[in-house]
Amino acid sequence: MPLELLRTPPPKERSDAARNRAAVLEAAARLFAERGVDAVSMDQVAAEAGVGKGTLFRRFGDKAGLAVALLDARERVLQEAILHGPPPLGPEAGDGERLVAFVEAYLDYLLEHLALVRMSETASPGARYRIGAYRFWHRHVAILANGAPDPEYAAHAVLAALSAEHVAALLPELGEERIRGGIVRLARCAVR
Amino acid sequence: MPLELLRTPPPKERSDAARNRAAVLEAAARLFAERGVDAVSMDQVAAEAGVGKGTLFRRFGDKAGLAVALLDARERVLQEAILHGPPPLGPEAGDGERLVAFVEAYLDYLLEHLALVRMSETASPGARYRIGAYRFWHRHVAILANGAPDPEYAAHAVLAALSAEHVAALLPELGEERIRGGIVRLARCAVR
DNA sequence: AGAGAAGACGGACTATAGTCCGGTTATGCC
DNA sequence: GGCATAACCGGACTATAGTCCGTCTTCTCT
Repeated sequence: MPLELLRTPPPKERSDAARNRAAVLEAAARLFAERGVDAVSMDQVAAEAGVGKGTLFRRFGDKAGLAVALLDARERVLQEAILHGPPPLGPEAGDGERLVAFVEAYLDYLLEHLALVRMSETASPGARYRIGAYRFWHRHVAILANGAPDPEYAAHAVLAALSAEHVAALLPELGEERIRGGIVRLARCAVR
Repeated sequence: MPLELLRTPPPKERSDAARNRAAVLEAAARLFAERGVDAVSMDQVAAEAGVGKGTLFRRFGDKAGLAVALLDARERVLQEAILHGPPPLGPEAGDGERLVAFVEAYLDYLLEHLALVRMSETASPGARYRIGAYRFWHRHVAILANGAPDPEYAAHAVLAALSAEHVAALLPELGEERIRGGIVRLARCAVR
């Protein structure tokens, strides 16, 4: 292996880049909280953060990427609880119990950040299925669904009922509790 | 009842409006078929149809509305088969059999017009749940799901697995047959 | 500290969805 | 047939996402 590859393990972020990223995230969080996710343009975020539009887009790709970055910390908490936390979310619980716990925990997360998750999922076509977090949730559910004839399909189906678009549309019609009951029932039956 | 209301039963479409509508639908169908739905702008449709942009948007509302209008005829065929056709789609079949038939028929329709349906469902947030066709499918499935604890939720869940976005994302990963098998299984279990 | 290179910066630019309103045309009534 | 009215027409206009490239900052190595 050439020496050059060993000398630069992480390409290390420049300090101006780090400063700007923090400024953008802070400005975006503030504006989204104040005016609502949909009422804030990328121009406004850039202006509020005191950076140019090019910087904003180079760093986050698009509006969905900005949402993903804002959700990142909260998502990691849930992922950590799944990987190493106590039952019923963590690995010591039984599959069925663990699946129900995941579905409920994810629904809590989703309802808490509905507008932001929705933006991260719908900003570009197919965005939801490409982001890393979806792959994580999908793998987790598919493993728990080992009793189903096609665990991978079953996992996609459960996650379809947990899409932000779907939940946002059902919320005014059915209310939180019917949604919660329905998705838990769905998960239980999709999995065997 | 006042006489005026009897004299003008339908507010009748003006002949120039009818001509323009036909021109737009024909132009849109041609352009979408030639270049793909996503690669055609509304400006191009208007130019190809020989009408102004204002006319296009006043008539169809937005890009999703144009897609809905193009799908309208095909959708009616399926709705007709459900309301008055022979079993297993029509009303003489048993609920379970009828539900499976619907799911399969809808999947056929969806796969045949995937890009167009996707545009009609995703052009604006929540569009899918507002269009009349969704309400029709939902009511139909909810009635067939009378064995479920919450038939309305179950119907939404089945339709979530039939959204264009979902199916389009799963198609390259799982292929048509696994999707078909999965959704049929899901429908069977969501309903009892 | 200084120089050179890698990479970030930012605002002008493009493309597109959707709105608006003054002008035009069809329609129904006399 | 002529007129008043309602409806339609179309293109200029706005707002926004996302791209591009010349300039400038930061980092590293000596």
